[in-house]
Amino acid sequence: MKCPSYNIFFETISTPIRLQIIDFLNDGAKNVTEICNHLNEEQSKISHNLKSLAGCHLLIVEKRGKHRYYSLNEDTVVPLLRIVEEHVAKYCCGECKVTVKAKR
Amino acid sequence: MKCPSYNIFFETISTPIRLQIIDFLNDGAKNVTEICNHLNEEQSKISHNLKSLAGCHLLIVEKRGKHRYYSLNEDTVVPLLRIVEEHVAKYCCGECKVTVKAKR
DNA sequence: ATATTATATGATGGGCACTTCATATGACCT
DNA sequence: AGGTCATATGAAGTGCCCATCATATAATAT
Repeated sequence: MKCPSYNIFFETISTPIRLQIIDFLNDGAKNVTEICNHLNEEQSKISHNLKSLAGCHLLIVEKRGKHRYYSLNEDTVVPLLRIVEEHVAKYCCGECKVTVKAKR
Repeated sequence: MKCPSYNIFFETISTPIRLQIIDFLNDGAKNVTEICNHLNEEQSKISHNLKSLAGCHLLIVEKRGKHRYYSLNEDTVVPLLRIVEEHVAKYCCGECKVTVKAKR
Protein backbone atom coordinates (compact mmCIF):
# COMPACT_ATOMS: atom_id res chain seq x y z
CA MET A 1 0.00 0.00 0.00
CA LYS A 2 1.34 3.38 -0.97
CA CYS A 3 2.17 5.72 1.83
CA PRO A 4 0.03 8.86 1.63
CA SER A 5 2.70 11.48 2.17
CA TYR A 6 1.42 14.96 1.43
CA ASN A 7 2.70 15.30 -2.09
CA ILE A 8 1.44 11.88 -3.14
CA PHE A 9 -1.89 12.63 -1.55
CA PHE A 10 -2.38 15.81 -3.57
CA GLU A 11 -0.83 14.37 -6.69
CA THR A 12 -3.28 11.49 -6.57
CA ILE A 13 -6.28 13.77 -6.41
CA SER A 14 -4.93 16.10 -9.09
CA THR A 15 -5.86 14.51 -12.42
CA PRO A 16 -9.10 15.16 -14.30
CA ILE A 17 -9.99 11.50 -14.59
CA ARG A 18 -9.60 10.86 -10.88
CA LEU A 19 -11.57 13.97 -10.03
CA GLN A 20 -14.31 12.77 -12.36
CA ILE A 21 -14.33 9.44 -10.57
CA ILE A 22 -14.63 11.18 -7.23
CA ASP A 23 -17.41 13.34 -8.59
CA PHE A 24 -19.33 10.30 -9.80
CA LEU A 25 -18.92 8.58 -6.43
CA ASN A 26 -20.47 11.56 -4.70
CA ASP A 27 -23.87 9.92 -4.93
CA GLY A 28 -22.85 6.54 -3.55
CA ALA A 29 -20.74 3.44 -4.15
CA LYS A 30 -20.26 2.25 -7.73
CA ASN A 31 -18.54 -0.77 -9.23
CA VAL A 32 -15.82 -0.61 -11.85
CA THR A 33 -18.05 -1.30 -14.83
CA GLU A 34 -20.50 1.39 -13.80
CA ILE A 35 -17.68 3.89 -13.52
CA CYS A 36 -16.31 2.89 -16.92
CA ASN A 37 -19.67 3.28 -18.58
CA HIS A 38 -20.46 6.57 -16.95
CA LEU A 39 -17.12 8.15 -17.86
CA ASN A 40 -16.86 6.28 -21.17
CA GLU A 41 -13.32 5.13 -20.43
CA GLU A 42 -11.38 1.90 -20.76
CA GLN A 43 -11.60 -0.58 -17.93
CA SER A 44 -7.87 -0.85 -17.33
CA LYS A 45 -7.53 2.90 -17.20
CA ILE A 46 -10.24 3.11 -14.57
CA SER A 47 -8.78 0.25 -12.57
CA HIS A 48 -5.33 1.78 -12.50
CA ASN A 49 -6.72 5.07 -11.32
CA LEU A 50 -8.94 3.44 -8.74
CA LYS A 51 -5.91 1.68 -7.35
CA SER A 52 -4.11 4.99 -6.89
CA LEU A 53 -7.08 6.56 -5.17
CA ALA A 54 -7.68 3.58 -2.91
CA GLY A 55 -3.95 3.33 -2.17
CA CYS A 56 -4.14 6.79 -0.62
CA HIS A 57 -7.31 5.81 1.23
CA LEU A 58 -9.27 8.40 -0.64
CA LEU A 59 -11.60 5.60 -1.72
CA ILE A 60 -12.85 2.53 0.11
CA VAL A 61 -13.31 -0.83 -1.63
CA GLU A 62 -15.95 -3.40 -0.86
CA LYS A 63 -16.23 -6.79 -2.58
CA ARG A 64 -19.67 -8.08 -3.50
CA GLY A 65 -19.56 -11.26 -5.55
CA LYS A 66 -17.52 -10.62 -8.65
CA HIS A 67 -17.98 -6.88 -8.39
CA ARG A 68 -15.94 -4.39 -6.44
CA TYR A 69 -17.71 -1.34 -5.18
CA TYR A 70 -15.74 1.82 -4.63
CA SER A 71 -16.95 4.65 -2.45
CA LEU A 72 -15.56 7.91 -1.08
CA ASN A 73 -13.69 8.10 2.18
CA GLU A 74 -16.14 10.79 3.18
CA ASP A 75 -14.28 11.82 6.32
CA THR A 76 -11.53 13.23 4.16
CA VAL A 77 -12.91 13.80 0.68
CA VAL A 78 -16.09 15.67 1.49
CA PRO A 79 -14.56 18.43 3.64
CA LEU A 80 -11.60 18.62 1.27
CA LEU A 81 -13.77 19.29 -1.75
CA ARG A 82 -15.87 21.77 0.19
CA ILE A 83 -12.78 23.87 0.83
CA VAL A 84 -11.67 23.75 -2.77
CA GLU A 85 -15.16 24.50 -4.02
CA GLU A 86 -15.25 27.62 -1.89
CA HIS A 87 -11.78 28.62 -3.04
CA VAL A 88 -12.62 28.18 -6.69
CA ALA A 89 -15.88 30.09 -6.28
CA LYS A 90 -13.87 33.02 -4.95
CA TYR A 91 -11.03 33.00 -7.44
CA CYS A 92 -11.96 31.06 -10.55
CA CYS A 93 -11.73 33.19 -13.66
CA GLY A 94 -14.29 31.14 -15.53
CA GLU A 95 -12.04 28.98 -17.68
CA CYS A 96 -12.32 25.90 -15.50
CA LYS A 97 -12.67 22.69 -17.44
CA VAL A 98 -13.17 20.23 -14.61
CA THR A 99 -15.88 20.85 -12.07
CA VAL A 100 -16.49 18.73 -9.04
CA LYS A 101 -19.15 19.64 -6.55
CA ALA A 102 -18.74 19.02 -2.86
CA LYS A 103 -21.40 16.74 -1.36
CA ARG A 104 -24.13 18.54 0.55
CA MET B 1 -3.59 34.55 -14.14
CA LYS B 2 -4.08 30.83 -14.19
CA CYS B 3 -7.55 29.62 -13.49
CA PRO B 4 -7.65 27.43 -10.40
CA SER B 5 -9.74 24.57 -11.75
CA TYR B 6 -9.77 21.62 -9.41
CA ASN B 7 -7.06 19.57 -11.06
CA ILE B 8 -4.71 22.54 -11.42
CA PHE B 9 -5.38 23.47 -7.83
CA PHE B 10 -4.34 20.05 -6.53
CA GLU B 11 -1.54 19.66 -9.03
CA THR B 12 -0.07 22.95 -7.90
CA ILE B 13 0.01 21.91 -4.28
CA SER B 14 1.32 18.43 -5.05
CA THR B 15 5.10 18.80 -5.37
CA PRO B 16 7.58 18.48 -2.49
CA ILE B 17 9.21 21.83 -3.17
CA ARG B 18 5.92 23.70 -3.15
CA LEU B 19 4.81 21.93 0.00
CA GLN B 20 8.09 22.90 1.62
CA ILE B 21 7.48 26.51 0.65
CA ILE B 22 4.02 26.38 2.19
CA ASP B 23 5.44 24.80 5.30
CA PHE B 24 8.02 27.55 5.65
CA LEU B 25 5.38 30.24 5.19
CA ASN B 26 3.38 28.77 8.05
CA ASP B 27 5.09 31.15 10.43
CA GLY B 28 4.56 34.30 8.45
CA ALA B 29 5.38 36.14 5.22
CA LYS B 30 8.82 35.66 3.70
CA ASN B 31 10.57 37.20 0.72
CA VAL B 32 12.07 35.21 -2.14
CA THR B 33 15.64 35.34 -0.89
CA GLU B 34 14.65 34.14 2.55
CA ILE B 35 12.81 31.22 1.02
CA CYS B 36 15.77 30.36 -1.20
CA ASN B 37 18.18 30.41 1.71
CA HIS B 38 15.96 28.39 3.98
CA LEU B 39 15.29 25.68 1.42
CA ASN B 40 18.76 25.94 -0.10
CA GLU B 41 17.38 26.15 -3.63
CA GLU B 42 18.07 28.25 -6.71
CA GLN B 43 16.28 31.55 -6.99
CA SER B 44 14.71 30.91 -10.36
CA LYS B 45 13.36 27.60 -9.18
CA ILE B 46 11.75 29.25 -6.19
CA SER B 47 10.35 32.08 -8.28
CA HIS B 48 8.79 29.72 -10.79
CA ASN B 49 7.15 27.74 -8.05
CA LEU B 50 5.97 30.83 -6.22
CA LYS B 51 4.35 31.98 -9.41
CA SER B 52 2.40 28.73 -9.70
CA LEU B 53 1.26 28.92 -6.09
CA ALA B 54 0.28 32.58 -6.32
CA GLY B 55 -1.43 31.96 -9.67
CA CYS B 56 -3.79 29.59 -7.89
CA HIS B 57 -4.25 32.11 -5.08
CA LEU B 58 -2.72 29.73 -2.61
CA LEU B 59 -0.21 32.45 -1.78
CA ILE B 60 -0.57 36.21 -1.53
CA VAL B 61 2.15 38.60 -2.71
CA GLU B 62 3.01 41.95 -1.20
CA LYS B 63 5.66 44.32 -2.57
CA ARG B 64 7.93 46.13 -0.14
CA GLY B 65 10.72 48.04 -1.81
CA LYS B 66 12.69 45.68 -3.96
CA HIS B 67 11.46 42.65 -2.02
CA ARG B 68 8.35 40.63 -2.55
CA TYR B 69 6.83 39.00 0.45
CA TYR B 70 4.80 35.87 -0.01
CA SER B 71 2.34 34.60 2.57
CA LEU B 72 -0.27 31.88 2.80
CA ASN B 73 -3.85 32.39 1.75
CA GLU B 74 -4.81 31.17 5.18
CA ASP B 75 -8.54 30.93 4.43
CA THR B 76 -7.83 28.04 2.10
CA VAL B 77 -4.44 26.60 2.97
CA VAL B 78 -4.78 26.24 6.72
CA PRO B 79 -8.00 24.20 6.79
CA LEU B 80 -6.81 22.24 3.76
CA LEU B 81 -3.61 21.14 5.48
CA ARG B 82 -5.47 20.37 8.66
CA ILE B 83 -7.63 17.86 6.79
CA VAL B 84 -4.66 16.21 5.12
CA GLU B 85 -2.71 16.12 8.35
CA GLU B 86 -5.56 14.27 10.01
CA HIS B 87 -5.85 11.91 7.05
CA VAL B 88 -2.14 11.12 7.02
CA ALA B 89 -2.12 10.59 10.78
CA LYS B 90 -4.81 7.95 10.33
CA TYR B 91 -3.41 6.15 7.31
CA CYS B 92 0.27 6.92 6.86
CA CYS B 93 2.38 3.79 6.93
CA GLY B 94 5.45 5.61 8.14
CA GLU B 95 7.38 5.98 4.91
CA CYS B 96 6.40 9.60 4.32
CA LYS B 97 9.24 11.71 3.05
CA VAL B 98 7.58 15.10 3.05
CA THR B 99 5.90 16.34 6.17
CA VAL B 100 3.98 19.56 6.45
CA LYS B 101 2.25 20.50 9.64
CA ALA B 102 -1.04 22.34 9.67
CA LYS B 103 -0.90 25.71 11.43
CA ARG B 104 -2.20 25.67 14.99
C1' DA C 1 23.70 56.99 -15.11
C1' DT C 2 25.85 53.05 -13.51
C1' DA C 3 26.21 49.40 -10.35
C1' DT C 4 24.23 46.19 -7.44
C1' DT C 5 20.69 43.66 -5.33
C1' DA C 6 16.14 41.32 -5.78
C1' DT C 7 13.04 39.00 -8.47
C1' DA C 8 10.79 37.48 -12.77
C1' DT C 9 10.64 35.34 -17.28
C1' DG C 10 11.80 32.56 -21.43
C1' DA C 11 13.57 28.39 -23.60
C1' DT C 12 15.30 23.84 -23.45
C1' DG C 13 15.86 18.99 -21.99
C1' DG C 14 15.05 15.08 -19.17
C1' DG C 15 12.41 12.28 -16.02
C1' DC C 16 8.28 10.22 -14.89
C1' DA C 17 3.31 9.62 -14.47
C1' DC C 18 -0.54 8.24 -17.28
C1' DT C 19 -2.56 5.81 -21.02
C1' DT C 20 -2.64 1.87 -23.78
C1' DC C 21 -2.30 -2.86 -24.92
C1' DA C 22 -1.91 -7.42 -23.48
C1' DT C 23 -2.44 -10.79 -20.15
C1' DA C 24 -3.68 -12.65 -15.61
C1' DT C 25 -6.63 -13.48 -11.78
C1' DG C 26 -10.99 -14.14 -9.62
C1' DA C 27 -15.99 -15.25 -9.20
C1' DC C 28 -19.97 -17.35 -10.75
C1' DC C 29 -22.56 -20.43 -13.68
C1' DT C 30 -23.77 -24.76 -16.26
C1' DA D 1 -13.83 -28.54 -15.62
C1' DG D 2 -14.79 -25.13 -19.03
C1' DG D 3 -16.84 -20.67 -20.16
C1' DT D 4 -17.91 -16.02 -19.40
C1' DC D 5 -18.07 -11.83 -16.96
C1' DA D 6 -15.59 -8.56 -13.80
C1' DT D 7 -11.50 -6.67 -12.37
C1' DA D 8 -6.51 -6.40 -11.67
C1' DT D 9 -1.77 -6.28 -13.16
C1' DG D 10 2.42 -5.84 -16.05
C1' DA D 11 5.10 -3.61 -19.62
C1' DA D 12 6.10 -0.15 -22.87
C1' DG D 13 5.62 4.43 -25.23
C1' DT D 14 4.56 9.15 -25.02
C1' DG D 15 3.33 13.59 -23.47
C1' DC D 16 4.13 16.99 -20.20
C1' DC D 17 5.68 19.20 -15.92
C1' DC D 18 9.66 20.76 -13.60
C1' DA D 19 14.52 22.10 -13.00
C1' DT D 20 18.16 24.44 -15.14
C1' DC D 21 20.39 27.96 -17.58
C1' DA D 22 20.36 32.37 -19.43
C1' DT D 23 18.52 36.75 -19.67
C1' DA D 24 15.37 40.54 -18.49
C1' DT D 25 13.12 43.74 -15.45
C1' DA D 26 12.68 46.38 -11.27
C1' DA D 27 14.28 49.01 -7.31
C1' DT D 28 17.65 51.27 -4.69
C1' DA D 29 22.04 53.39 -3.85
C1' DT D 30 26.18 55.91 -4.97
